[in-house]
Amino acid sequence: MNPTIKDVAKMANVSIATVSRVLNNLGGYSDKTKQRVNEAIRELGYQPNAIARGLINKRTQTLGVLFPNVSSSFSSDILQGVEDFAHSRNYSVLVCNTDGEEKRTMKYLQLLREKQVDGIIFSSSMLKDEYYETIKSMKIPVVLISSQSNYPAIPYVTINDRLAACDAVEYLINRGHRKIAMIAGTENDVLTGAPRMDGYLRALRKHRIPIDERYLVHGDFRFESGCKALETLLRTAPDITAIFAASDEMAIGVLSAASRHGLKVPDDLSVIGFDGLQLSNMVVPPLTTVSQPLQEMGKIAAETLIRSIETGETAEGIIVSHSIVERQTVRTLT
Amino acid sequence: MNPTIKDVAKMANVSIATVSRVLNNLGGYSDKTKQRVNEAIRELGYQPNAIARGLINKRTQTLGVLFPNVSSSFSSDILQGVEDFAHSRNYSVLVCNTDGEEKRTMKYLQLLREKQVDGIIFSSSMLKDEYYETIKSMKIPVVLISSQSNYPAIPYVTINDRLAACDAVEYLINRGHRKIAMIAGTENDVLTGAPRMDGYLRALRKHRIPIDERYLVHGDFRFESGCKALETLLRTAPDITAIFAASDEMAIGVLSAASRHGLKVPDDLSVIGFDGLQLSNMVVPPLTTVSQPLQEMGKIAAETLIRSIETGETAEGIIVSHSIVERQTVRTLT
DNA sequence: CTGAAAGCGCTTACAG
DNA sequence: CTGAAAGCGCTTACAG
Repeated sequence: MNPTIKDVAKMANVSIATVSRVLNNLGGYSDKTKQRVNEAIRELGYQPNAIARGLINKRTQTLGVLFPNVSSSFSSDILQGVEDFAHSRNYSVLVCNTDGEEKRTMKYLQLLREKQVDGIIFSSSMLKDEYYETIKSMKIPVVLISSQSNYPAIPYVTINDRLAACDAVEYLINRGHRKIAMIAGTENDVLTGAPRMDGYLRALRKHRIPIDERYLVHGDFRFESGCKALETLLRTAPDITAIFAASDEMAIGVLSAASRHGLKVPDDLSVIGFDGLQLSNMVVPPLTTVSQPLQEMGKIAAETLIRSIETGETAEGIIVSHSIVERQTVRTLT
Repeated sequence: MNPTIKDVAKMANVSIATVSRVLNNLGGYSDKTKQRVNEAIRELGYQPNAIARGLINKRTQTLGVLFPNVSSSFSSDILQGVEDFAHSRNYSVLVCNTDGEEKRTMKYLQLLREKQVDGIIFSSSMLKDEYYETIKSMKIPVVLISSQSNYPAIPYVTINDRLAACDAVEYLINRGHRKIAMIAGTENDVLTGAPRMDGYLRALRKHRIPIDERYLVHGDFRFESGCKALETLLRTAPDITAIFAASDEMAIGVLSAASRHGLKVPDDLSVIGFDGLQLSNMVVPPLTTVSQPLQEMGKIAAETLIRSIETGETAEGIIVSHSIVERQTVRTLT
């Protein structure tokens, strides 16, 4: 077996209480004692058992993070930010892949409770009532990322999706586009689907551009659906000059389908994406997009959560700023 | 406080031992007792405390997974596979982002020890002696992914990089290419850098194609380095007809740089990548590549690790098969 | 079939 | 400055 505090105590000829004190820098021992203890620790290669500690402290220094899809570029950027900050503050992170399914999410929530995590980060999904109740009963803080809830007391980290979408469309308008299509997200997604669509409509209205419903199609945020959406638009609204896609993946799908149809971007068609994934800079031509600082958002969420854990204060929601990254998929119409 | 086994015992009017028995389905109680206990559990909303359990069972049902970079597409595909399988077997996963740094890796290893994880998955980095010693002293199993070690007893899950690279180059040769450049990985990376380079050289030799050292340049597996590598090749070896890149990201960098130079792929230049990231199917034109089943590899690693944890058997290394995914970046020379 | 008790590896009043 | 003891929430012989 690995050595325990008992072995250290024996070797250093002190009580386990004293060993615990020097381990935790609590003071209340002579320098000589401290040295003897530290020596024993070194000699035995002793490492404290965080499980035993957790049991008594009721703190596990562990965060649970829930994603609908860990392997998406979107989630993993956030995860990176979370993990990095958590680690710097001596917390570990337990990842959970919910597949966006209610049943799986609930199972994970139970699990996180059993494992006594100190806090939860919940990303990119609607916080359903059932989830909320469960988390509430766990009596630990939670922070939402790129999401929101009906419960005002729940802190979140997100961009202003509506404003960001509006900015994207205005960017197009300012470059002379009037026939602007949108590939929106999933039809009844209130999280990011609806606000981004809203932003689109709002920008058009603001500039008194009539809304043509042929110009609005829906995808599911993924690549394939972007390809399909372009096919649809080409059939029903071939006069468009620009497309605003509600995700980079869909925008890249447009690029891909456009190339198959012999359409040149941006000469024949301008495209602006949404998210600012690393991906968006790797495609040809590099994608102009509305970027959200995902890694930073992960960091902020972790920071907020840890503060809340350690102080007991309930945190506020935070809106971080988006930015338009100008690359080469939007042409100015003259 | 959340209810404990004590509260359940009190409410059901039995001892905590009995509650523990029904909780763990150990038998040795009457049906009536079982019902009373279960009712109390339901009524109190009792959930066992995994930390207390872990302390006594010396099992935490937790796996530690170390990646040099969690947010890379490569790592997150693996993570997905690991997480999914682990979850199906009731294990959680703790993610660690080492940045490929020795210091950080060691710190994580300590952490995983303190947190008493049951096993470790170590991905995409060389298992240094120091790491090996630490893990060995933890007395828990470890499985390597896309990596290897000098220690024969350490199981791994990987493709045969040399063979895969050889296949990629032969694919090019079979399509009439003779002037084939390679963008290799980091110069002294023995893990995947060297074997892939080896495969390249071997394929050329096998087909009696003279080796031209201008044709071999190095990148660091990332996108940017692929762009730069093409620049270099264009200067020093403009006569090449095809490029084998040791990673999809670098291959995509080639696509990007090629487009900037007005070079058409595959008309002016053929490109084959390596990894089979989802990314490779999203670019224009879709990238032909040697695919490794990353998610599957994650799954197998988790499976192997858990078997080893639960049976105590030491596992064997596993070579999974790669495959060439034909898309549109390689042209047949006539 | 059931319970009292010891113990997992720690921390923390309490007493000296 | 230091130690004995209780206790965190469980599991598991042992005894009946």
